[in-house]
Amino acid sequence: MDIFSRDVPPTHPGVILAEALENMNLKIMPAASLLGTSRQTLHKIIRGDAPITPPMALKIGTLCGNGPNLWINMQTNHDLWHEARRMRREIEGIEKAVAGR
Amino acid sequence: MDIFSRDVPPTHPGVILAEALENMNLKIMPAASLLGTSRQTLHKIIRGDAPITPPMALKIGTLCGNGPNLWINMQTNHDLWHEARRMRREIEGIEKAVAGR
DNA sequence: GACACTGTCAATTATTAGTTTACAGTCATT
DNA sequence: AATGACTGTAAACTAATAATTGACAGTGTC
Repeated sequence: MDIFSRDVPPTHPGVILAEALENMNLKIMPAASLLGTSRQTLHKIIRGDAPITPPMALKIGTLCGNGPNLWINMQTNHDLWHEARRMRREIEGIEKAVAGR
Repeated sequence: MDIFSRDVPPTHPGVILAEALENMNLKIMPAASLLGTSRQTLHKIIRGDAPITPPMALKIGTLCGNGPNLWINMQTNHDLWHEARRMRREIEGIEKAVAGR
């Protein structure tokens, strides 16, 4: 059962990030300045209103000490799940076209 | 040894995609129309001059029958490697700031 | 009451994914 | 040798969006 057949979207990375910062006793503002970004941008990420981009994944992965892949993967799973919904019909179209190639 | 300490960039997804299409006996033009994109965009992806975005990963993953993750992961590894280069000093700065805290 | 931080919004800028149009080239078949 | 299908590449454009900055109303605490 892959993530795309789930009804429920994968937890977005912001929730996990909030946890991680909590565990490091880091508030948003000092965390943002460590990351070299604005507190607003960091806040949006935590809210799930901004994506974790490659540069952000590298910074957050360094700050939290677990590397960028964890963060970028959470983001892409999130993106793919939502995109798969939006593109459902289009994807079905490709499936059919491939079947009868 | 993670991919970021390598001197050599990870193979870009376009090369693999070209192989995959070859194995399916699909030329660029018919492949593009199956994917619902322009032949130029597909060509850029194969050349490595355009990224595999989430929508593209879903389409290509459906066409090739192996799902989107393979393709999106190749893309993010590629992106992260190059981004890590560009951000080397910035990342080192975060490392130091985290160490002394 | 001052101070540090939070939540949120609006305006702006810079970047970029993808389309379309265009042109020169390859390769096969008739 | 001409036609037709596909390739490689480039420029111009549009639409979307990542990230910044400035602003303002909060909360909590020393």
